[in-house]
Amino acid sequence: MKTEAAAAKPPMRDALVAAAFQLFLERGYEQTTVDDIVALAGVGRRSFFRYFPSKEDVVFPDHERCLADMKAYLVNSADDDEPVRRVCDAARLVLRMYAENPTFSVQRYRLTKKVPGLRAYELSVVWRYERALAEYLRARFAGRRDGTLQADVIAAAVVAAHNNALRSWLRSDGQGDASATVDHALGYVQSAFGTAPAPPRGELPEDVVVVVSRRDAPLWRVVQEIESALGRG
Amino acid sequence: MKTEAAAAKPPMRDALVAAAFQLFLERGYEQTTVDDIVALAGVGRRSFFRYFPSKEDVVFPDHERCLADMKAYLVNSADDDEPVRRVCDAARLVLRMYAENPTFSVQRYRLTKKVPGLRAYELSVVWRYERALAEYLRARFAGRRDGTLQADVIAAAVVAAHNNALRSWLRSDGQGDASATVDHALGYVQSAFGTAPAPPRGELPEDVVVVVSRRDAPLWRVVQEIESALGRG
DNA sequence: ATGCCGAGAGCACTGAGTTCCCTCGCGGGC
DNA sequence: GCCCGCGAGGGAACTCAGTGCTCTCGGCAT
Repeated sequence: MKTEAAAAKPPMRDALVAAAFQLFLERGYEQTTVDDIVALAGVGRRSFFRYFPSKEDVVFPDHERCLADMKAYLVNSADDDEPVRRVCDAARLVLRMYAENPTFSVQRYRLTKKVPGLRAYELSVVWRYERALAEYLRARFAGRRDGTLQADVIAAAVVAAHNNALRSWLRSDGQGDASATVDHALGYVQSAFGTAPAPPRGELPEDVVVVVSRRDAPLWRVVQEIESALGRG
Repeated sequence: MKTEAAAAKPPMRDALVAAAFQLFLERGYEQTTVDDIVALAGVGRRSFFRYFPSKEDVVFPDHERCLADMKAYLVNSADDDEPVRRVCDAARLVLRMYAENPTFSVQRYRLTKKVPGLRAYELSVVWRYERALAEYLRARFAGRRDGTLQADVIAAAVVAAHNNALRSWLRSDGQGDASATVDHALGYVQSAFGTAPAPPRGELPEDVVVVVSRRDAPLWRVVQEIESALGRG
């Protein structure tokens, strides 16, 4: 018995994360060695790498599970629901994970903003989410011309919109409504790429719509006008 | 004098890249140590890190210059040219760099596809391009509602389209027309977000256009129809 | 010549990640 | 009860990337 080492029943993984963040916050990421972390947690060095394949992983302890959740969510999609909406909803799963622990998420955000190595690592994490979304869309767009192109572009746009909203929420220290922010951002992407829920406004003639626009207007403005004309905005 | 060491006049940076790729191709990236590379190049270990901050950097020897070119290109933009078109053109700079050395680019592509560490590093390289594009768009969209959101999403879409086309070209071993592929991919993004060149087709009535569309069609299809109706596609 | 300077060589050190082996506790078969 | 296996953890030793430091050499100006 190491006096106090194996105290926590849940597992020592959590103890390692806690010890790591305590040191990262008071001393900085690069100034903290893995030996420091395991010393504080009272475990052996080898055990750290049992739970985290690298030092960076301890900063993103729950993304592996979240990615698995997202993949499961996409696999369980019905064949008749709108693909773009579906990937937007999948992205909301990630936001939900961040929103579950606001203080932890904000601390991590400050860390990743400062440390270039963590930014790079975060990119590879985000990339895996993006690939999961893109793979789903590629399958759904299998028949289309330029299906993989559209899948990749839409997945990237969804991730970018999600991250834009997420970071703006994180910058505000977790104040404000994260869901609303992300809904708004994803709405922009859906307006550009998706077919929207199309609430049937009965007074429009079915299957036909007429749009009038200045010819030199920027195309995104034209799109906005069309959206409102279609009752999709 | 080390018999044959300091042979190359241009500089030894190129010799290091050549030695590195020779070993990477015949032995694999992870199986090659920095000591192996400098031994083959006949230079001292410390000199390697003079030219390349990390082992990964030797795989992307020209991206630093290319990123600088892109930033310069964006800074030299006129205030009255269309932002989305401008970032698409900036992305083409990257393609041009790849197309200058097709065999090198294909070798590197095979390498990055196999080695997870290199994929991760490539992400951080791509991220810097994306940030450059996004910063430019943020400045151009400064007044707009959701300007930064649109900037981030469009930058991500441009990068995704560019990479989709680039990778398809690389997968074909550098056969085929890289420019045409990338033009097509970027055209899709411009159709979703940009205003197109608008070649004045005189026979349309000025300032007014009429569009007919199925109400449940995906929005991007509506956009395509509008573009062709406007003579912009 | 002398003194400066920049490029490179060599060396020692830190710290991440891995390999291999040891210990301990626990349950299950005999 | 005893032994055996087994899985979780501890810990030494190793490889290798990356950094800091010093020394040297070759040019160049004063």
